Amino acid sequence: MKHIAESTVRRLSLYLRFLEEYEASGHATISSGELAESGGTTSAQVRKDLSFFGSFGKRGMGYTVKDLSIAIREILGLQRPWSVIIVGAGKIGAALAQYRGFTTRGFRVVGVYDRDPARVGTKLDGVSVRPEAELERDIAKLKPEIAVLCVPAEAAQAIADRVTKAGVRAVLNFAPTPLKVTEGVAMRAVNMATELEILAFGLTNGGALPVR
Amino acid sequence: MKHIAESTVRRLSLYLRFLEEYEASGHATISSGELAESGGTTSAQVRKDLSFFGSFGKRGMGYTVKDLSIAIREILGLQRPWSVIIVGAGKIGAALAQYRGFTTRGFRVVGVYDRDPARVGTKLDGVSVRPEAELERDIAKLKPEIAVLCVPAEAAQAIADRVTKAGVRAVLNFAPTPLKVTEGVAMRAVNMATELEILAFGLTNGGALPVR
DNA sequence: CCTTGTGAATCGTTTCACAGCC
DNA sequence: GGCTGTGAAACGATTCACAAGG
Repeated sequence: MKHIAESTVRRLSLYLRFLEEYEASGHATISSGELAESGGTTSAQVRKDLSFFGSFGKRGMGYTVKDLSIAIREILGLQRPWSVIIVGAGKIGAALAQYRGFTTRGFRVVGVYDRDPARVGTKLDGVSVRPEAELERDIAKLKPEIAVLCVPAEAAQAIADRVTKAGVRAVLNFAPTPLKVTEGVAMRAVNMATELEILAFGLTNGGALPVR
Repeated sequence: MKHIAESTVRRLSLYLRFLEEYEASGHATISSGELAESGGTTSAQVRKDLSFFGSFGKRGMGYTVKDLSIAIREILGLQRPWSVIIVGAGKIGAALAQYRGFTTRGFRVVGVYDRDPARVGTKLDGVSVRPEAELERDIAKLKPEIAVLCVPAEAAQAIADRVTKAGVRAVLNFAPTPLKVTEGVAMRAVNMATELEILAFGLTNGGALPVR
């Protein structure tokens, strides 16, 4: 398969969200232009993004909202549910464990882990926090595909090593430190402080950073 | 001023974090190669990133860790503190209000707002939650530069409109919906579900997405 | 000799523009 | 007539490669 840009995948995710709303509000078809406006991009961009995966529209008509939703869900791999574990049940880990936006999209939180005995045993939205020592055993049993790391920076690399060694093939890192993972493991990082720093740069150097 | 790519700014933020650690561990100088390794990039990339803003190194020697830290802090606009308000004191808003990573970087949370009376008055790390109705009045008084939105998707655009109209010039959006802001307002979005979906795509289409 | 700083080359993404089809 | 799908052109970011300087 061809290489797909991350920016393309990110936009597909946005398109899908808009299509779901659009379908709920009773529309049956949509044009690339309407879809573009929803995601702050251009109609050509929308068509190009989709063209990597096939042709889903009808010339002169646009796209069938329902069919396109299904197609994008398939492209993103969302026809099936994904199992997620969260490591680190501090403020952010706990917030994510209870975040509705995950579950509604087919991501099931099947385990939450912490090394602090005071947190072990507490319940977060139906899932109880388990000791970090059980990680390997649980991964072997539950086979989660994705691990979300919400541990302190110092602990993050060690946890990433442990979960990937135990078979997890995708990591979402909220710890404010870059992680190295072995070839073949998908990795993404969300760094809240960096996001604020990019905004600070934008405010300081008015206009140097193209505003989205 | 020249246009600076967002990716450059993001890397500068990473370099700075590493430089701070590196300085703390007693090193006085660093080469572009060492800095590159820390951030998962190349020495040429590091030098190019810095070259947009000046020349900070000595040929044959590398960079003075302390001087480069100061230079990057200045580039990012971190010599001065920034005031931040958080709108929405649900799970994620509350977690961010108490997140140490913000305060240690010079971002001061000066206000937290919620429309739910049950949450108003509760204390989050020393800042008490105030009613959303007070937003405009407080912004006029406290002059926060940045607003972090942790409200539900349906409410996000209205809050963005209110805070920008009241004078906030940068918005960090955690609500899972794209926002339109007026020209001249810096905007960034963090969408947790999208991040998981990018990972799901990576897992589904093994290798199509270049793994970072 | 080592490492920076930077023009030039390469690579990748977005935009353009239009042929093809409903 | 209107809108998609897509090569080609334009643009932007990264990598290369080397001259310059400690």
